Amino acid sequence: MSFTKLELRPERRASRATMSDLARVCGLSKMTVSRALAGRSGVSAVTRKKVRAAAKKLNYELHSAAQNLNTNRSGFIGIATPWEGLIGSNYFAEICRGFSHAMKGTAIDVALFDTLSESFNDGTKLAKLYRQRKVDGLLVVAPHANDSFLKTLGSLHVPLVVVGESLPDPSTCWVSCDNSEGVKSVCKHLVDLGHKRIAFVGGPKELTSAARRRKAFLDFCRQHKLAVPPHYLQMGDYTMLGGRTAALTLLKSPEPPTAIVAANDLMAFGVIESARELDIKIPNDLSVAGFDDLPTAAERCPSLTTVHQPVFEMAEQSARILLQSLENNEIPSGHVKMKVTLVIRDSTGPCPVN
Amino acid sequence: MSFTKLELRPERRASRATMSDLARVCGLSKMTVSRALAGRSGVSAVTRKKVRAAAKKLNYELHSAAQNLNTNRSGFIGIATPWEGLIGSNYFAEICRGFSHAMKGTAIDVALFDTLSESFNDGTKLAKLYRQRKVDGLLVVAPHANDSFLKTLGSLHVPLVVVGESLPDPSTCWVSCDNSEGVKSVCKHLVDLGHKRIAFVGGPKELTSAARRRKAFLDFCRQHKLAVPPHYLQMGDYTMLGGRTAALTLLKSPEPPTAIVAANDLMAFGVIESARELDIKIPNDLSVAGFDDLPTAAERCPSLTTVHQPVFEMAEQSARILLQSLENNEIPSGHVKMKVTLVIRDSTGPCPVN
DNA sequence: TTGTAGGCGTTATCAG
DNA sequence: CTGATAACGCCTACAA
Repeated sequence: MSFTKLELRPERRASRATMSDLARVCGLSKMTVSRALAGRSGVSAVTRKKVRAAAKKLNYELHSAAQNLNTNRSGFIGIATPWEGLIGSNYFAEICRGFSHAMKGTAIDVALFDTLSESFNDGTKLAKLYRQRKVDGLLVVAPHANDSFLKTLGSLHVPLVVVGESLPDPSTCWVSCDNSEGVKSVCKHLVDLGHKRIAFVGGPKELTSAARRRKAFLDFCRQHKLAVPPHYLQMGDYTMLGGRTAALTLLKSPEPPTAIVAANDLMAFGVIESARELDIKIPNDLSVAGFDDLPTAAERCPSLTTVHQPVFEMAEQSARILLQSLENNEIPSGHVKMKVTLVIRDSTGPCPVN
Repeated sequence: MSFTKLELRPERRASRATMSDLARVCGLSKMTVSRALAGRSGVSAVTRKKVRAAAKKLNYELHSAAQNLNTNRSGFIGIATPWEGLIGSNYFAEICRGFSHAMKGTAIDVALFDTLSESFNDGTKLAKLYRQRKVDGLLVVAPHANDSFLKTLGSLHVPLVVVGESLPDPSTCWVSCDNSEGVKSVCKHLVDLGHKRIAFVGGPKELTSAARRRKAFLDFCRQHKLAVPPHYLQMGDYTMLGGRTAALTLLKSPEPPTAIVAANDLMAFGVIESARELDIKIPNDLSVAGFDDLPTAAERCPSLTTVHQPVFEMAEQSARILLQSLENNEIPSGHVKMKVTLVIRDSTGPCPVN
């Protein structure tokens, strides 16, 4: 129930051609014009051509609000995400690309919402957007674990897909990658290289994916009987600086690790920076691995061993699910977990013998 | 004249409460309900309270399409930008933040469009969005110099602000930073440090800002009688890899520069990487400067001397201009050029004497 | 302070 | 294949 706070002087009568104008000019009824322009069947080729020509001549454009009122659709799908931390990221970019790639040819556009904006606090904003018909459906990207709206997602009856990790509300539809498997495959790789002292730089608590990756690391170590002294479990914030700080602590500790796994690539870059500062050679003295496979991971020097996450495909998949729910007027449900792949590059190597 | 290609089964009757329902429940007319909810004057406190309570109880939400049809506004402002290269960037993130900061309290939401998508080719998409009333106004961010739609912007009669450099169409409203002054201040700084052999790594041709920065560099050199051998003018693509490649060429050339100015920070980072590979010390052997002042520019090691560009403020300013045009039903015009500031950090130092 | 009538521009329905 | 009529849900204008 939020209404316009800013009063904009309404420009009530648009000075544009309407369908009635077209109809008059063509000597047809509005209905025939509508059908012709929408490309429906049941209009003679001649009529259609006439209408199209007139539309071009009058510079006619459909008034979407009028159409929306009738069809009860807005033509927008919303992408909601915590702007802080995400909106400038490669992850977000890939989401947009994948999403709009799947939307190509649908006349559906993208609206953008910040889950961290105040209006999201009450957890009803998503439903409101939908009930107001500002959007026909929603993609929620990488929500924070403590976002209050998550718990109520299932009860909103909104066409909605979450990209990220599993959620408190089991009926919610979500698409994720296998974070757990990803971390374990890196660890396995390091163990195969002979490493026994492996440290982990985790991501921010509020991100569900970060929690999952951290848990996977601990599970792996327990399973493989690797000791994890408390300081081998650093907390980062998914930024380079965070990785650098964490690594500094690790590398200066009495028993430094021979390998560091960062919960994302950005932090892995930070780890590499701090190794440089301390004149520790990678991968000779220290192995470093990340998670995400950013475009720069391959370009850096040394190139980064990491886990590739198919973000583009995840977004595409989400879009398809959303589209299908719209077509069938149903609320999507179920999980999709996409495969990740370990990409071995130059930042990891055999455990140094010392 | 593009119409829905994908046919979505319309769900014509929304099963939601309408204003009439509210009116009936309250024993009032639709008008009174409308007034009460919109917060207009001329409604008794009791009535208003009653209406609000009923709205909450019925879970009522305004149908935006109906409202839009009346007011002839969509409630969306579009941000159009080349997704490739921009959407994952810090620049874009700052634009969004600044923009939505200025929009706070206005009930206006953001729609996102890709200027590189095929539909933009014909140069009429912007106008179409507006004429269809999908958006009330547009922010065009960092358009490509060769974008065909730029030439026609002035004639579109669309509330539109461009963030970027000057444009072919002089009547267009645009907001930029003083790219020229920025580059010159870096160069001045380097000259003051004794540098005479300064090279430049330029940005991609298609970006108007890149062209402006490059020109400023050349102007400065001419003015200060600095020699610019052809290879001192490298072409980059605003990525780290581009900077690295360009720097490799420069540093391995017979007469390498003592200072390198990159047209953006990302490329400056690449320059630093390649210096590292060649074991060239910064700033002792080589000074490096960038442009943008990315958050990481301060955190890196060495921290980067660069030009701070007030992107957030530019976006805020654009938003204000756009808002005002909407309020006054007019097309914005004029330029705003924001100040930039040189930020001196550790990557630049005195010219080595050799 | 509240109500009535009518229209915004499009599409569904049903008839011709 | 085409047309008349009636929505869609809200808001403006004017009247009470």
